[in-house]
This record gives sequence, structure tokens and C-alpha cells, in this order.
Amino acid sequence: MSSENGSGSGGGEGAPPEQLALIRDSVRKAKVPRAKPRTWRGAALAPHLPVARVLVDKGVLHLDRYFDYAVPAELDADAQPGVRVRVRFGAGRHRVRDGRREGGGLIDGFLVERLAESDYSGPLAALAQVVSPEPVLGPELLGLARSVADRYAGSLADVLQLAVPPRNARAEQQPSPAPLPPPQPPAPGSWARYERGAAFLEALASGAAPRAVWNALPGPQWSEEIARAVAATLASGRGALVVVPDGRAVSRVDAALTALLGDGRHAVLTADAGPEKRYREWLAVRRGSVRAVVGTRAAMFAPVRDLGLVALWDDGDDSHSEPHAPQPHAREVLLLRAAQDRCGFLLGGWSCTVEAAQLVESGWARPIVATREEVRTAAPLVRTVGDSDLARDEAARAARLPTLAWQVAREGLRHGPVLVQVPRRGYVPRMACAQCREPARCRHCSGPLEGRDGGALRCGWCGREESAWHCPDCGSFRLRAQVVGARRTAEELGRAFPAVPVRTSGREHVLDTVPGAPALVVSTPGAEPVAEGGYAAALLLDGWAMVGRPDLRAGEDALRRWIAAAALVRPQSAGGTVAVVAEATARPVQALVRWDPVGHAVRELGERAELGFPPVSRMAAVSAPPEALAEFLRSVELPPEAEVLGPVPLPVTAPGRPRRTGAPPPGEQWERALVRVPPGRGAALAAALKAAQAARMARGGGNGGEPVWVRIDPPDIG
DNA sequence: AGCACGCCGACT
DNA sequence: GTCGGCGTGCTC
Repeated sequence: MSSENGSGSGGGEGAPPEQLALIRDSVRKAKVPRAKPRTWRGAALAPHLPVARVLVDKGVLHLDRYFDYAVPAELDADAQPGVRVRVRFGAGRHRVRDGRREGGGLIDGFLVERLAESDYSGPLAALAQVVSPEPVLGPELLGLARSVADRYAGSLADVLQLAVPPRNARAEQQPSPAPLPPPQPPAPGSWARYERGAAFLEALASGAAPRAVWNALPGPQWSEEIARAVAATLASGRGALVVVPDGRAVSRVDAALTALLGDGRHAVLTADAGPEKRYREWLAVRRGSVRAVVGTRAAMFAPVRDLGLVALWDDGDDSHSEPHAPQPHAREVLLLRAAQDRCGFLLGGWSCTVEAAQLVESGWARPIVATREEVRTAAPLVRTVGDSDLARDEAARAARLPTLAWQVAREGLRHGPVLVQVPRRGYVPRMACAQCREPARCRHCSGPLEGRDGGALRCGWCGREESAWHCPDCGSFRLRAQVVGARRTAEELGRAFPAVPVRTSGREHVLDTVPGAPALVVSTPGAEPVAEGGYAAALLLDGWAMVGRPDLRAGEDALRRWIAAAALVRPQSAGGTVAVVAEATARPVQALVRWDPVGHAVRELGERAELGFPPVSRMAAVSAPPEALAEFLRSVELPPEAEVLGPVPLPVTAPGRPRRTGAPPPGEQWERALVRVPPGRGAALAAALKAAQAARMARGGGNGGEPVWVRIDPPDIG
């Protein structure tokens, strides 16, 4: 992987020219290059290492460096590297009152290092306070945060905000329990189903650092398999970290770890535990009393001691992408950790992302796959069905069920629960042309037209009514519901199968498990409950809507969601059947039928390489009002290989809609440019964008000027 | 972001 | 003279 240089304060070598000029200037001004710490009224200093290097906790990019403070004698003992401190920070001449320097406000920071002398020429202000003697920021975590900040053109302080939970005094006062001794290495268990599975566990248990991309067989064993990998790592005397997409997956791995290792050897880090509990668990990890961690994306930074394994489940799930600046992805953070800590790496899922395929292709990781024989034994039978041939049965017709789907459901319901996956939630359907399926758009603002029960068409953005719609593409006058929400699908299916209970699982109401009795379980992707004994069948409806999204990842995403549902169905040998309503010739549909997500990802990867798309090349998105964007692009000193695509106008945010970071404020016309660099130049691209952004902010572009959003690895490239 | 410094015009 | 407009630059 690309190794980024993480030189601590305000980098020297490799800095762009204008930064070097700044550095030269400040050196010229510095008359005393290495000053003994002087404070304003010579308060008593710590006798040894009287200088504290502090990371000031402000996310602003041009402050992304360390500041030196004097350590007063009375704080000497507590002011150790890694502790939280408070310092005065502010511009201008400070007033001196009672022999203490004041001015600026008190702000939080982390003490990074104690030094004998400072390379700052002016007089040092003193540390105002050591918040607590608990060292929370060790050198490994600091190094990781530095790498992540560099990788994502963000500031160290922003990353630390994600990595170190807020302090909680009560949690800090409680001592953490004594660590348990390492367990015995586990038996391979169901890892034996994979060609290199047992060898992977043995390598971990022996203290080695194997790296693998693991295509998991369908079914519920994955959590136990992850637990065994953790146990093997613990047996070697090292720690392990597991990151999964959501709370339900955390509970599964948690249960598997408890079953294998008992209590007390692992911690659970999730966002929905309260702040005190969360900090207590985090501290137990940081203090070394717990050696293994499972959690959701925030756990990717968990300060596990002597890390032997990082594991990530289902990296295609977009909840692995952190929404807060600088929006790092758990997979990339764990890759940086594996490189930095030289630890084992396990990237697993039922499906396979293009990024995972690339790790194998580049030789960085080795594949762990089952034989075709094992796949055939574990996977359900998949049948495709076009949606033109609607069932003759009246009720099934109303529910938009093609004949084959209806038959699969009816047959499945004789043996157990049947899962019905519908692409999107919500009751109000979006409308599309019945003939060519072009989405129906408002002729005034291009917003989506929505149908109300029996009422007129209405624009979802501007609210105007549309009474005489016809398709601008093919001229048809007929509309159909583009996607029907889970609730309405449930109602329609309830009428089609009157004797069968219907349950729904979606965003607001996620079911964890359902019993093995016959029932229809309607679910949106990602919310599928696990059925006891597996589903007898699954229907994957409205497949065309999943495949047809105008997104680079549409195919991969559709396949991942279908496989996630189909993996909960009984194997073919036990009668498990999946009917997918989609064009049978589409590539992801064929990959589902053959149950070959890895082959699909490899082919996608080849295409991305040809087209120069990520992850083969690296991209960044810059979005801003047109003039600000043009100005930014003029000022940024991109690496010579960089290629700027666009700018193109961004869709206007609809009034009253939630605005995502980097999206224009409602009603404003912004533009977006994509910047692309070839493999290996990602670090240079990030550094250039960061420098330009920092220069902008220092010039006051932050307050008076227009905002400019920079995002590395933008998730939504048309 | 704040906040102080300083350079320049207007006013008691 | 000196008050205060805001443009500019720095924060250990």
C-alpha cells in the first residue's frame, strides 16, 4: 500500500513551493533558533523536559501542526505524553495579569511529547491545565491519525475527534479489570470449508501477520469464523480488532466471541452505548485489560494493544464510510493500520467489492475462497424472471408478481418463511415512464414526480402539480410506480397470500430474527432478519431499479444486496430457492445465478482500470460555488499527472431536504470538479489539495469567502 | 475563528 | 492630536 510520510509538525521536505517560502520566512525571522523556554513572568518550570509539544484541538487546516508550551513545575508529574491538556490559544499580544499570560481562550489539546527545548523562538505560554493524567493518545494512535489525516487531506485534530472519545470522569476513575491470560488456539471449525482457511488461523496463532480477502460462504457461520480468527490472534499473545457495519452484526460477533472465549476477553464498542459506558470500554482497551474489540466504524481507531489482526466484515456496506470530516472509510483506515502495525488483515464478506479484488490482484492480500463444490452445497438455487410476464392470479398481479416469483413464494411458504426484498422504503412511489422507464421529472425544476393515492402527480421538490405528463424520451403517456415501498408491497402481498402472516423490516423497524414458521418477511436491503433454520425462499423484487442506478457502483451494489438476502436462504439441497426479478442478461444478475461475486468484482476492476476509474486511479471531488471553485483550481499545485474532470453543475438541493456534507445549500447552484491521479500518486494529490485548502483558510477564505469542499474517494461518481 | 495591530481619514 | 474605520496576519 502507499506509505504516506507522517512527519509531525508543519512538514519540510516534499512541501509545495509556497509553503517552503513561508517556512524560509519564519526561519529568517527567528533570531534564536533553539530557545530555552522563557515564560512571561518566569514562573517555575519543570526541572526536566520543560517543553510540552501540544496538538491544539482545532480542526482548521492551517493550524494542523504542533505548538510548544512551557511545563510549570506543579504540572510536571501529570503532564506526560498522551494526556489531555488545556492551553491558552489566541492571537495578538497578550495581557499579563498576576504574572500570568492571558488572552485567547482556553482550548483543549493533547500533549504529544516532552522536550528539553523548543524550536520556537518566542516566549512560550505555560500549559494552563492537565485535564487528567490518563494518557489517551499513544504513539500508535497518533501515527495512525496522522496517516488518516494525510490520506484524506484532513486535519489531525479532525481525525482525533473521531478516534478519541470524549472524556468521562466517572469512567476514568474506575480501575479496569486485570487482563486474562491468552486462550488456547481454537480449532479451525468451519474454516475447514475454505482452501486456505485453517492455514490462515494457524498463521495468526503462531504470531505471523497473514493478509487475506475472504469470500464467505452463505449462511450464518461467518460470525463464528471471525471469532475463531480473533481467538487465534489472542492465542499468540496479541490483540485483535473487528469492525462490522451495524449493531446487529456486532451482537452476532459478540455472541460468537462469548461462546468461544467466555466473558472478559473482548470489548464491544458501538455508538449507541451511552458516553460513560463507551468511554469505560474504550479505556479498558487502551489500558490493555481487554485485548480484543468488536464494534461499528468508530471502533476502527480502537487503541488495541500490540495489534495482531484487523478484520472488516462487508466492506461494501456504506455505513463503513464515516460521515464526519475527513470522511475516512473503515477499510482504508484498517489498511493503514495493517501497514503501520504490521499486523494480520482479514477483509470478509459474502460478496466482494472492487477494492477487495484489487487487494488480491495487487498481491497485497491472498484470497480465501471455498471450492465450487462447497459453494454449490451452501448456496440456494437462483432463478431469474423478467417482470413482463405477470402472474395470472388476480391478487398476485396486483402485487406486481411475475408468475415464477409467485410460484416460488407459494412453494416456499409450504416449508418456512419467505423473504421479500424491495429496494427502497417509503410509501409514496416515485414515477417513471411505463415504456422506457426514464424517471418522470418535473418540467419546471426537474424534481422527481410523485404519485399520491388516486390523486394528481406532484413534484417532490417544488410541489407543482403535473396534469398532462408525457415522456420526453419516448413520448409515452403511461406512468408506473418506479419503486414501491416495503409497506405497500407488504399490503399487496398480504392480499395475494391471505392465509400467511406478513411482517416488515425496514429502517425504522428492523427485525433481528424471525421464527422458522411460514411467513412473508418484507424487508429493505440491509434490514433483512435472520430466519431460524434459514428462509425457504426469497424474492428479490424491482431488480431493474437496483441495477439501473446512475452510479459507478450500481452493479456491485445490487449484487451485494441480493447476495446478502440470498445468503439467508437455505441451501439448494434443502430446497432453498431465490427468484430475482431482473433482466437475466445483466452482469450482476448472472453473477448472482452463478454465485460468483469474486469473478464479478474482478471484471469490474478490469473495466475500472481501463477507464481510469477508482480504485485503480485515485479521485478527489472539489465542490463549491463556480467562482470559488475556479479560484481553488487555479491556486492548487496539483501533481503533474493529475487530470481535472469538469467542473460540472451539481444538482440543486431541494428545499427542505436533508443536506449532505459537500452538497450546496438549498437553491444554490454549485459546481463539482473531479481530480484524478494514477495509482501511487494518491498521497501527492491529497497533500496538494490540503495545502491549497490551508492557504485559502489562512487568507480568510473560511469566514468571508465561499466554502470549498474537498473529498477524497467521493462515493458517488456518476 | 477570533483578535490585536496599524494605516488612514474625520472630528473635538 | 486622537478616535475608530476595517484590512491583514498570527495564534507556542
